Amino acid sequence: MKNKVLSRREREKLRQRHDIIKAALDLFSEFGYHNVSMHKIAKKAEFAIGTMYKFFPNKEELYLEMIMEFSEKANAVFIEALEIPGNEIEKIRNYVKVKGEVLMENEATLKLYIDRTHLASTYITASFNEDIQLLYEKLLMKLADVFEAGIKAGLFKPLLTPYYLAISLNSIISSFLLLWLRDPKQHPYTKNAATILDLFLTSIKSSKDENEPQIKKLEC
Amino acid sequence: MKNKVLSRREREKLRQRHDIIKAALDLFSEFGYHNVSMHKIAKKAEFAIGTMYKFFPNKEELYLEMIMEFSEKANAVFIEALEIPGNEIEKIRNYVKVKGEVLMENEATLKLYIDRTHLASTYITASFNEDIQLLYEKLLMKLADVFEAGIKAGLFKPLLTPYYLAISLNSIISSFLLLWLRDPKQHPYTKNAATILDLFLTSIKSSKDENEPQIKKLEC
Amino acid sequence: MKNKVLSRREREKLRQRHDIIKAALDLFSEFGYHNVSMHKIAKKAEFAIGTMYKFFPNKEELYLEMIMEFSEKANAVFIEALEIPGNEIEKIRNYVKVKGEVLMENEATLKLYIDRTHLASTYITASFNEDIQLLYEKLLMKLADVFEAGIKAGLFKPLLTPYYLAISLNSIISSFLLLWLRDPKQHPYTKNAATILDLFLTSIKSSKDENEPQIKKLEC
Amino acid sequence: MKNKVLSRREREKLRQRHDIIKAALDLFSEFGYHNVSMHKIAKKAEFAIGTMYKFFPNKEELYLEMIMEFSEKANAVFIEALEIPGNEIEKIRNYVKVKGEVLMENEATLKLYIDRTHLASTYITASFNEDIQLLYEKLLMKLADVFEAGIKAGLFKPLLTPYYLAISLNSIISSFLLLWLRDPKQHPYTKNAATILDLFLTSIKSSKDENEPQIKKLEC
DNA sequence: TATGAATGAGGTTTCATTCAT
DNA sequence: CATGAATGAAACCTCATTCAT
Repeated sequence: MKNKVLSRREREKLRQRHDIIKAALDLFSEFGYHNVSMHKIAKKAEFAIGTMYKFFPNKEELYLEMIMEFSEKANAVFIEALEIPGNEIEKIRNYVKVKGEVLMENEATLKLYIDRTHLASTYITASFNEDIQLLYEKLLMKLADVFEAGIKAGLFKPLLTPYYLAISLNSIISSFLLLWLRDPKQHPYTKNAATILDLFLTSIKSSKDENEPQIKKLEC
Repeated sequence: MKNKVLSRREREKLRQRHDIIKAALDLFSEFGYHNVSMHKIAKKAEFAIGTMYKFFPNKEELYLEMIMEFSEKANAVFIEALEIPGNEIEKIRNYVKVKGEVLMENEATLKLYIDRTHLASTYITASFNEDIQLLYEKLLMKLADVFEAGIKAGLFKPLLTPYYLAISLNSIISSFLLLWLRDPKQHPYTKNAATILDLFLTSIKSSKDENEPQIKKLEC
Repeated sequence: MKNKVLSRREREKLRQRHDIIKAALDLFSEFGYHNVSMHKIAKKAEFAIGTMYKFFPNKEELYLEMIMEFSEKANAVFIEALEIPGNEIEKIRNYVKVKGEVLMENEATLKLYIDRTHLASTYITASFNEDIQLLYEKLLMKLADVFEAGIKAGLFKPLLTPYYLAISLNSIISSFLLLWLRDPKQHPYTKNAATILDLFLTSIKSSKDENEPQIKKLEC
Repeated sequence: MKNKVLSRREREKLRQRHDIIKAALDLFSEFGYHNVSMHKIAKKAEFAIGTMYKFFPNKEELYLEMIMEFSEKANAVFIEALEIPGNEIEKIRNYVKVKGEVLMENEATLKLYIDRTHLASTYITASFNEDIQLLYEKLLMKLADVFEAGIKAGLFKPLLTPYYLAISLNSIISSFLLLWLRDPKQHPYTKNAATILDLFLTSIKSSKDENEPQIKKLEC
């Protein structure tokens, strides 16, 4: 019974923790690390400032854990997207689709995600950057594995190391997500991603699939 | 003679201004805008704090002018790289080569360049972001022009709009420059860039060039 | 009970606010607005600098509220002094007496009061000067009302508009308060004020009171 | 001949010195001591900043000398006004008239004059305040002398010490000059001064002049 | 335990003054 | 001599963090 009480408390605590992280995410992604004070986060999360420090030892740690939390969650989803049954082409297609879905769902997350991916964020201690880098690396590895499997299966030509293929794909995805973020109407990610993916896959597809559906001509 | 005196003063002033910008570039790129105080820049540039404000009205303006200065310089060089005589394939090859040369030459510049390119920096007023964005857009347009010319000349297949081709190429270049920055030995840009460029060009090259030199197999 | 707790906090807060204003009053009146730093006020009030800004958003506002607080308080007392039962001569006598009592009680207040009265202080935004001017004007009006009533009652001769009588009386009071401030022994306000008031009243008293007690000859 | 050259130089220097003081007067009276930088004065006077310090050792001294210069000039004029031939009543009348003429001529001077008269200017070292006070005292003495002579001549009743009469007269003049400064149309100094002076003089005039022109009734 | 008042280091910026040219 | 570039002390204010209640 005591266990249950504790469990409820713990759940409550976790919920509060999450509320803080949510508030921090919104504010940090909109204004940047240094333009958001702990007081503002506290206000948005509807906690007293002292309470914030019960959950996180300092601002940097809050930022770190916020990044980590959503990175881990997103990573899990992206990796999952690569594990659907089917061949490697289908996996890659799904990955690109899911990545767009998840990140377009929440612009705040997207901004932070791209920031995190491309830039050694200069706000924060190097050691943290390693952690975050490691997490991203894990995803890259998984993606590289899929490319490698595709190559082994004869689906893709070994034009590039699998790792570089992963890097390239991700960088292109990020660019087009950024374009979408700046002007969603003029640069619809879903449609563009399909086209670019087709191009990307075509360019590395091995010739035995030559009878695959041709790349659609662009309309705009 | 008086002209000469004035000219010397002006040159001296320009040199000092450049010294400040250089110090700012190094520090900002290493620690980020908000982790660098004007005092630190002053110390690094070996000026008194008051002198800083003779050259730049405030910190934001210093940052802005620093970004602008190197962006304009880099942009000019990159655009020039696209204007060498030769066909579009040669132009693109030269662009990728020059971009690497210029940016690898100065890591600080590289970090800031990628930051600037990918991210609407939250430090700075929106109006400034527009200026900087415009500058980048100009480069993209120029690059897109080359792709378009290439398509018209029958060198490239119209798989993607020229603008999207430009975006894609740039995003891949940035990614591989970042890789190089993190571990220059394991990810030599010059070599990788050549490979990736080959892949990129091959994938969009029109079939009449099919007898072009085959893509070299990767060694690692 | 909860009400009581809140009330205590509020009272504490008000006391602190007053302590700050008291420190500011002493320092501003002695050294002038620009020769007193927020740090000095903080030190004198025995608060940390940050605490100052919890109570007042900035230095100007602290100055403004300080002026306003004591102006309102003093004004209320002065107006009250004009509302004692009795005829207009008695009211004026009381006003001069009370004004001296209140202002001599605190030299700091006196300095600032005279400054405020005579001088559009160049430190502070025009809009504030208007507020402070309005407050002073209110007192002048009240004083003028008393003169007017005295004229209607046949006590005073309508030699000057009531408003100008008010101005004149106040300016003389200020002058003699200043004299007292510079050398209290040589220029005792209480005694001088009585004499001057007699002179002032005599000169405007209507003739039907001619049998009033003669003005005492000066002794010094 | 050399004497002549020097003399011209000296005259030139004096003119420049005066130009600086003029610029300082305009700026200080409009914005206040601490809101005017040496650079601004230098710009207005069209001198280099270094040149300013050839004329005045520091900002405070410049302020001091500025006050002194115009105080001495004004004082001389006011004292002169008291030395016209005629009886004491005529002298006082002339004094009030001239004071208005001189000070209304230049609002900047007026502001500074009243500031200086009423307030121990808190900007500046005490020793300076003494100097300036002494100068003012000299004028007061002269004015008191006139009152004393008037009393001795049987023109005025010895209701107040001559010194206090001087103080009172000056304070009233200042008040009405201030009123004029705030709203010249509603409070025309020349007209008001005449009325008030009449009142003032009547109240202290000895009875043997009872057949003097009656005080004009106020119109407004 | 949660609170939020209090803290003070440290940031940006101004400006009186100096001194090499 | 006049100049004005350079100086740096010191001002105002913010905000991460602590701790008594």
